[in-house]
Order: sequence, then C-alpha cells, then structure tokens
Amino acid sequence: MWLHIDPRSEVPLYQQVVDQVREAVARRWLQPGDRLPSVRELAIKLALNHNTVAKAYQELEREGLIETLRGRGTFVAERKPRTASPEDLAWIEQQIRQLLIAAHHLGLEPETWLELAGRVVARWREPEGGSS
Amino acid sequence: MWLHIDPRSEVPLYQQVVDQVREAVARRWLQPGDRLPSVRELAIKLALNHNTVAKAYQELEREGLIETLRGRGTFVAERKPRTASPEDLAWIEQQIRQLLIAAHHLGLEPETWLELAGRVVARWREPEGGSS
DNA sequence: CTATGTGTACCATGTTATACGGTACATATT
DNA sequence: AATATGTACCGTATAACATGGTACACATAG
Repeated sequence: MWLHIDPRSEVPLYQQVVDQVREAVARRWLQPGDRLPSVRELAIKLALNHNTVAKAYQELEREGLIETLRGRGTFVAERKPRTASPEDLAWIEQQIRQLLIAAHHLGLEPETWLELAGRVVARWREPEGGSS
Repeated sequence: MWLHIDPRSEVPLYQQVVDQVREAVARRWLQPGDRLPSVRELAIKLALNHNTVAKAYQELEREGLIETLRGRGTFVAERKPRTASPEDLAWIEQQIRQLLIAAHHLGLEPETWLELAGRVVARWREPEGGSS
C-alpha cells in the first residue's frame, strides 16, 4: 500500500489522502482506468472513518482526477489536455515566491534553491525511494 | 502601508500577517532594527483584534525574525547566518515536489515549471510590482 | 429475487483552531 | 503621573475536522 497517514500531522487526514492520490496520478504510479480502493476498504486500512475517505474522494473528483460510478467503484480519470491559464500561472508564481521566502529564512538563497529545484525535476519520474 | 489583509481568504488572518512580514524581511523591504507597528496600532489599521496581531508577532519572534521589547515595541531582528540542515533541505524538496504536482494538474510540466521558477528567481530583488 | 458491495446522504457528537471583546498587568518612555 | 508598549488572562462564537451510526440508490454476482 502506497498510502500512509500520519495522524499527528497538522495536515487534515482527508487532505493527506488527497495529496497522495494527486501525487500518484501526477507521477503515473496510477494510470487512467486504475481502480482505487473502495471508501470502506480504505477507511479500514488507514484507520479512518468512511466519511473522511469519502470527503477526500469527492475533492479528487471535483478536481477531475478521478471518476466515481455508483455501485461500481472509483477510478482514475483520463488526463485531459489542459493549458495553464494566466490565473493559474500567477498562482504558481505566488507559490514559488512563498517557497523562496521560506527557503531564505532557512539559509538557502534563491540561486541555491533553484539548483535544488533542478535536481528535484531531474528525479521527477523515478520510482519512489531514491536510495536504500 | 504594505500590509493588506483579505478577510475572505482561507488563510488565517494571523497567518497572512506572518507571511507578509516574512516576505518583507526576506526581500529586505524591512531592515534589521526597523520598527513594526504596535500591536494595537496594527490591529486598528487592519481591522483585526489585538490578540490576532499579537499571535502573529509571537510566531514571528519564535522564528527569530523579530524581537519584542516590553514597553518599547517590536523590531526586525538581525539576520543570523544560518546553513540549512538536512531536515530543512528535505522539507524544501518535499514542498517543491508538492508544487510540481499542483503545476502538473494545471497543465504545466516540470521543465516548463522550472523555467518559470528561473524567471521568478531572476526577479527576486525587485521593488514590488514588476510592471504597471 | 436476494445478497453483497459500491458511492452517497444524512444526523449527531466531540475536538481543535481561529477570531473576537474585554480587562488587567509589567515594563519603558515621556 | 501619564502614556504606550507587549503580554496574559477570561469568556464567547464560529468553522473545519473527524468520528460513529444509519440509510438510500445503484450495480453486480449468486
């Protein structure tokens, strides 16, 4: 199971599920058509309430990443070709700036940060755990 | 006043204050020794409760960005030279990955994202609003 | 048809974070 | 003494989060 929940994190439990499915889809660990665990099944495995898992799935469907079929289950949706809008780009830029600020206060200057980002991008399509 | 609060944002009000002071310090719009508005003064200007502003200032002091002196006021602290720890680097990498995932779902591939990040870094030390 | 599994919609409860309003205290400056 | 500062309380209110339980609509397998 590639999903793991940290109950002591400040990140809401349903949000942790959303984040991890998002990552799995983005990195193609999950392919379109793949079936996700059922709401109740996943709730038991992660020791969560079924309502919490359902909330995560509903958020993911709202984003268009998954499709749910009554009585059948939940599946990874087809990836729709999409071009980032100017608003999207502005939002992404803002997020980058926020990260630059945080990195600066941790002692990482923008140029060094950019090198680090380059390395992360280079490792983008690798399996999961880089080293042992 | 460079501080502005959006009451309809999902970001907590005190967090908005923290973020903006963090940015002002990181980008040297505020210099060490500069005095920040008093808790009550800022509370009135931003239409916040004094407790909310105080919470923001206490968070900023906890991070070492500002210093508070009883009866005197709140001031931007000296920047302490610091090297990012391995834990810090791991955290930053994780944040970068999260951003890459979000960008991907908006239609921005890692390589394009990296170019965008490069442009943001290039504009890092500019005043405030790039163009008109 | 029945039984089971699916997503979903409720309802109620409890916890926590956020934000407010008010008051009061310790300290520093004037 | 008067004022301004940060801070520490108290209480209240709202919203998000998470749980537990029940029930319904739909699909599939027997």
